[in-house]
Amino acid sequence: MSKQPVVDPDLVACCPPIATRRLEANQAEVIAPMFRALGDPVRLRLMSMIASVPEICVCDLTPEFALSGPTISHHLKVLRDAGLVESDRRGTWVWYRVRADAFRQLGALLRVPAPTAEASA
Amino acid sequence: MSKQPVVDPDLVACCPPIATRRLEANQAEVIAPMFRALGDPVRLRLMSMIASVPEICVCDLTPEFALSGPTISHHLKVLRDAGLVESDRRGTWVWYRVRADAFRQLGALLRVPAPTAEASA
DNA sequence: ACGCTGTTTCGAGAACCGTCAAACTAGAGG
DNA sequence: CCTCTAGTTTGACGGTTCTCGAAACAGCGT
Repeated sequence: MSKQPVVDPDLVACCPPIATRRLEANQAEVIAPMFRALGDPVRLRLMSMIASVPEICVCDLTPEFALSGPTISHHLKVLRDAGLVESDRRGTWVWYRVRADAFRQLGALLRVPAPTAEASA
Repeated sequence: MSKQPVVDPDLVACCPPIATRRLEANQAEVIAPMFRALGDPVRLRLMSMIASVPEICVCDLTPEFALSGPTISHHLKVLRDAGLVESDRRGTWVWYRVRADAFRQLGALLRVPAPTAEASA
């Protein structure tokens, strides 16, 4: 719980948008797991549900899916390991919230620097 | 070649940032494959190389990796099927370029609507 | 202390993914 | 027509991921 993310957000923070210049191989190794974490429909919805509110209880996440508790827990762990969310237990329940810095950086990576005026036919 | 993407960009275009409100299940099914396509270090670098220039030849992509030609071709196909890039053959060579609309929409999904003033401890 | 509820961890099976070599297609140039 | 180069497709192998039930763990209430 509340364990440190496997991915170091600082290594991401140093990267300009990927459309600006070629991503280095080692940067790609760090960033790709974050995108992969969002690359599952269940996790993408979980991320959306968590990011839409200041924080949310697992007990409010699980019923939204036709999946077992352990499966939801697994997906939450993937998001945690990717450094996208963090959690802490308060009494009986565990609350999740987004790691705003990491989430914002991930979005920054996809920014389009210039309108790229090549009016593709 | 130049085949239509499996993912319909219009279905993505209608989605606000995922931190704005809960993503619908069917929207997540459409969007997740795009993030998954970026969730591999090789594909993320390929995407970066393609997005950094107006267009680029496969013959300029392959030598940058310690991977076989077929493997690069496979990863390019994943990016194509995700609707993130498109390609066309001109003579001997095949040129790839980013689908700017889809790429921009994907970035928009990760935008943070409000500063989320919960000063994380 | 005991049981009850919520959550995570463990173990296993099925499906999926990344990689390569080999075979195939597309075009250029004799 | 033949051959050469550039890319893609096919088929296969090994590793990873998704899912579940069972079990373990963490607090609360009695």
